[in-house]
Amino acid sequence: MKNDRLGQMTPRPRYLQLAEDLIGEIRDGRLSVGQTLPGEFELCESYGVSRHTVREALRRLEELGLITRQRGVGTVVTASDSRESYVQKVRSPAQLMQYPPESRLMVISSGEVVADRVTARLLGCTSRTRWYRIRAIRQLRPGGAAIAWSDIYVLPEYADIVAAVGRQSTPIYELLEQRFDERVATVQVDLFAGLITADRAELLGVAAGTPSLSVVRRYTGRNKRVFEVSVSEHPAGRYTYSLELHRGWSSGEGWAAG
Amino acid sequence: MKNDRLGQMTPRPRYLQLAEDLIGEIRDGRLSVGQTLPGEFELCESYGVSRHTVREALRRLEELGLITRQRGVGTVVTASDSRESYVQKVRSPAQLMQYPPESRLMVISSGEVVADRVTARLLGCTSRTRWYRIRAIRQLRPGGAAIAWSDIYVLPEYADIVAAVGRQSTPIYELLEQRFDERVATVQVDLFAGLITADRAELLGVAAGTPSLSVVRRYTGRNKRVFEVSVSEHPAGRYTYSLELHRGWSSGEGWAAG
DNA sequence: AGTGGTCAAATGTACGGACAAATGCTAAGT
DNA sequence: ACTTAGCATTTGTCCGTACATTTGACCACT
Repeated sequence: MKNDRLGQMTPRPRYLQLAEDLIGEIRDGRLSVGQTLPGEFELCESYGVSRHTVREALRRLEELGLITRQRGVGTVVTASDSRESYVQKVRSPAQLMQYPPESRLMVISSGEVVADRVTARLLGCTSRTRWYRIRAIRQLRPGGAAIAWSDIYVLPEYADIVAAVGRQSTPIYELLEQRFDERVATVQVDLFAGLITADRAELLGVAAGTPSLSVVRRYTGRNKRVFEVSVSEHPAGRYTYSLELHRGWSSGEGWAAG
Repeated sequence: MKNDRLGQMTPRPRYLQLAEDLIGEIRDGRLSVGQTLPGEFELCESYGVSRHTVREALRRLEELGLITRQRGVGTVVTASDSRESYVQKVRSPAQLMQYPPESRLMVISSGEVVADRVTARLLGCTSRTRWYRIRAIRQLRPGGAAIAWSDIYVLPEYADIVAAVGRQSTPIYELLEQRFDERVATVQVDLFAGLITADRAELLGVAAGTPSLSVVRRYTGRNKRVFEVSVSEHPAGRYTYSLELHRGWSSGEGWAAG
């Protein structure tokens, strides 16, 4: 199984291809949980890449929580990722603010709206506030199952940002930071139970009334003005938000993510 | 090897020393938010290390959310640490519990169980593992509406803990730490969508099939052994899990969860 | 004045090599 | 039988080099 499909044709970095290959093997069960992976040098040989590339790929799998590595022992599979559901792991402070990386947004519609009472309550703003709303679905692969319906509200003066959405996997708040000189000061993340309404069910490919995980992220700028709020609905079974906290042992007290 | 600034004596890896150096400079304000860091090659020169080491250090800062890097542009400071204030504010996972202090657990039943395949998957253990399970509901006031159904799994040898549950509002993991000399090393919190099954609906006072927020907390001890897992179901509308993160500027710096 | 091309600078990817440190096993020694 | 020393294996750290890709700025040309 030498896998020559790490060809040159794609512009995709080799370490990413290798990582996806390995993830696929774990998902398919060719590499099962508890099993020890081939050593790094062995992987170099069988995939025809340098050790640097192998280690970069393994680092990725480690960040995803799929493997653990131990010096002198080896690399062991610790979790299997199921194909249709996505687990967002938060293991470092930087990941707390983000949407799932390497997933793509597909814009469905966009336009200016005025917040009614229900929406205002959801967004944490006053009624009749004007927002520019971008409706979109988020999927892991183009054409794959959607893992979320997202309504992204940004200030009306930032409406132009919609042109850049979906083209890259860059988070919206980062685009706003770059293009409009915003600076994220605080992020508030709320998670609660909800359900998929009929108008969204079809695009998500689930039955209306399916339970969902609602995630609201509010991004506040330096002047304490909320400049972006995203409301995401994740159908049951397709998404898990996973937070991992470690007790700092060197500093004694305290907890930290990552 | 020149290596003047980063001493050679310490067994600490150089990239970590460099990372801590840079974190210190950011915290002290010698590198302020918005400022562009010296290029990688420049850092190589001034610290007398290879580019690989520099990049390894920068990667660490990136994971902490302190910097963002962009090809063709450079590395920009996006936050002034950090860990100090973060660990200061999240002194215990009590904040992660997020239950009002006055809420109480009411034990419904308890006994030893053997994990079947579904349960094992949920708890993150192997099949046929033995657990002592405490079923309970959590309510804000005695006789008030329940905000959660909780299945709390502890190691069989800790079964006695059930006597103390519900008498105080102390979290279970804290009771275990006190009575059985456990020490929580890491906590993993998973959140996903679920629904209330018929057998639980009545006690919770909602209709069967009501959407719910499922929260699984896994407490791992020093020896990497999971000694408690709690599975909670929160009916829609009664509970919101909220995280707030601050990105330090001049006041209220650091990251905080709360 | 605008447009487009070129170039330098910066990070990203990828190759190579070498040694260090941790682990588990085996064999020698008591 | 037990302990200890040594060895092979595996991941971690670190160095060097080269080229790719992206970006922004400068400059020549229309």
